Amino acid sequence: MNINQNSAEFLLSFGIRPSMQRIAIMDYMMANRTHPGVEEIFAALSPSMPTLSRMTVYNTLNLLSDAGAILSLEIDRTARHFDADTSPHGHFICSRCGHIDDLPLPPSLEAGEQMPGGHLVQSVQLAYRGVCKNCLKDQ
Amino acid sequence: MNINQNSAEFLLSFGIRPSMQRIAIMDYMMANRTHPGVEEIFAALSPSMPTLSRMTVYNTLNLLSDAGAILSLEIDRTARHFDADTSPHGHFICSRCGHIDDLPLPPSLEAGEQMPGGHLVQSVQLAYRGVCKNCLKDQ
DNA sequence: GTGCTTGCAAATCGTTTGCAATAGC
DNA sequence: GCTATTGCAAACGATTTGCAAGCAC
Repeated sequence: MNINQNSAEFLLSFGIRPSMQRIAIMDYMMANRTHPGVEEIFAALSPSMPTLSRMTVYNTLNLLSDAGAILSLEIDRTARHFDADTSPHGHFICSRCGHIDDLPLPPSLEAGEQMPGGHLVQSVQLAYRGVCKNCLKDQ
Repeated sequence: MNINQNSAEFLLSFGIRPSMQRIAIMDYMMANRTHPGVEEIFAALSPSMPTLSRMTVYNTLNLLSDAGAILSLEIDRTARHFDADTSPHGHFICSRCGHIDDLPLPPSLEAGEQMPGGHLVQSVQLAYRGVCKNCLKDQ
């Protein structure tokens, strides 16, 4: 299975021109469900794409999230994270190690969800904060 | 009713020394349920407290939220907001004007809430994003 | 006077902006 | 060759840090 091909087609389906950089970033998002930030993606791709700049990573992630191809998570105060899984689900973030886990949405949210009085709701994010089990184990 | 007295007692109940600055900031939080940020509080209090510095506002809000006396809302990517209402509730934020509204939590969240697998959950935040009815009206 | 609190100046860090070099049809 | 994309350098803005001066018990 050709991942590159999949990413290219996926980008096209959102009306986004599949450049090499965009394909590489989308590939990374699809292969690594770690809710990466700009720095993680840049660090991962930079060795094999020496000319890649952080700017392009920023540009591309903004482009992808504006188009709805990925989700921009407003869960970490210090940096943005992104999620290739655009289906409705919640997140847990560990305040010690920063690890982010996916969580199912409670039934009532997943269902209709009440429209907050008269506002146009475009997205819903459910964020749990705390200490992950790994950090708990390490004392 | 003496608001200052209430704020002072409230701070003491969290083990926080009620200095003039801290009381003024806690007062503002209690009187203005606008989910203010640092800048709003500083701008509101500065005229009557010319020596107040942004630093003290930052320090105090961090102190208050660490102690659990107020909530730190991670809902606006550009700036932190704070909430004197520490009871469980959700928020709607308008992407145009930045206005933040309180919302009830869906029953399933308000109730027991499923513990995300083995993690220690310390807080839950539900954030709706979109366009508020005022901005919708203004076209 | 000892310790907490305040607040100034400077640093930090993620992100955005302006613009020039570049690539792709 | 024209347009979209890339990426560098600089700007920006919220927040934090180091530290000195001030206040309170």
